[in-house]
Amino acid sequence: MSSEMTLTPKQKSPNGQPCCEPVVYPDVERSHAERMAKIAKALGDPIRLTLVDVLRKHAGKVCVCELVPLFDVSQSTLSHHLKKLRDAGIVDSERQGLWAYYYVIPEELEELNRWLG
Amino acid sequence: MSSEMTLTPKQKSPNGQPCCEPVVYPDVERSHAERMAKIAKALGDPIRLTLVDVLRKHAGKVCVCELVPLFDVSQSTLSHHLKKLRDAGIVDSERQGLWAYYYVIPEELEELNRWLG
DNA sequence: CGTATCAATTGACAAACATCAATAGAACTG
DNA sequence: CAGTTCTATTGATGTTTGTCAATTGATACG
Repeated sequence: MSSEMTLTPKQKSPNGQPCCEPVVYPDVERSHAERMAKIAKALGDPIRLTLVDVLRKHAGKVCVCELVPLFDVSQSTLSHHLKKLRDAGIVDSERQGLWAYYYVIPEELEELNRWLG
Repeated sequence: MSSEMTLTPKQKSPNGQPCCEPVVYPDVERSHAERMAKIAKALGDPIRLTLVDVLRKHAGKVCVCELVPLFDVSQSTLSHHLKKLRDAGIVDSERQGLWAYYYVIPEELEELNRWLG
């Protein structure tokens, strides 16, 4: 799994054998990659990415009723996006009477952040 | 677009008027969010994320023929994933004779990286 | 030229996704 | 209790996605 392998630039070889041995291997564990891909996928929609942005800027929790009017989609669509973010573990919510408050779980973004950095 | 607004925790109010004014606004520009979401979406698959990982660890360029055997998918599927990464602007490729060499464009990950950080 | 090799494209298909309208559920108000 | 308000779920629909097998295109070898 070393990432310091010399890359042999192909020159030629087609003589019956297939082209080449893989001389380069992934550096991330499979499960690690899957977790990060899941996070990235959840962020892979402009609405969801903006939602996370809004929530992150508020250390506290934000009421859904404040989030809905920020976007040009129906309330049910926004609820669906919030659910996706919850399923990915990026955010969580808390009910208070009639209202639902959402907040980011910053640690969940850490892994992807470190990898990207 | 300020991100320093006090969040008034709802207490009550249902008396005919809707719940609340949005007191919180996105901090990212719309186009900014769209660009980043596009990158995130491209990274939102374990195979593609691992591909980017492999390519990043090599400052140089990596031959497709070395990438294919790293994954349990067909050559055409891998080619399809590489195309997605190219379409997102994360990687580019260069043809040399029979072979195609892929490499990461690190600047393209910068924006998302900064936002995440 | 004929054949072998690597990569990209095409076509097909099931699964997942984004969206909305409508409905259901929960909790408060009067 | 009856009505209202906010949120989540359901059902429906059209789009996108991930995958493979098969084909095409380009290039090299003999």
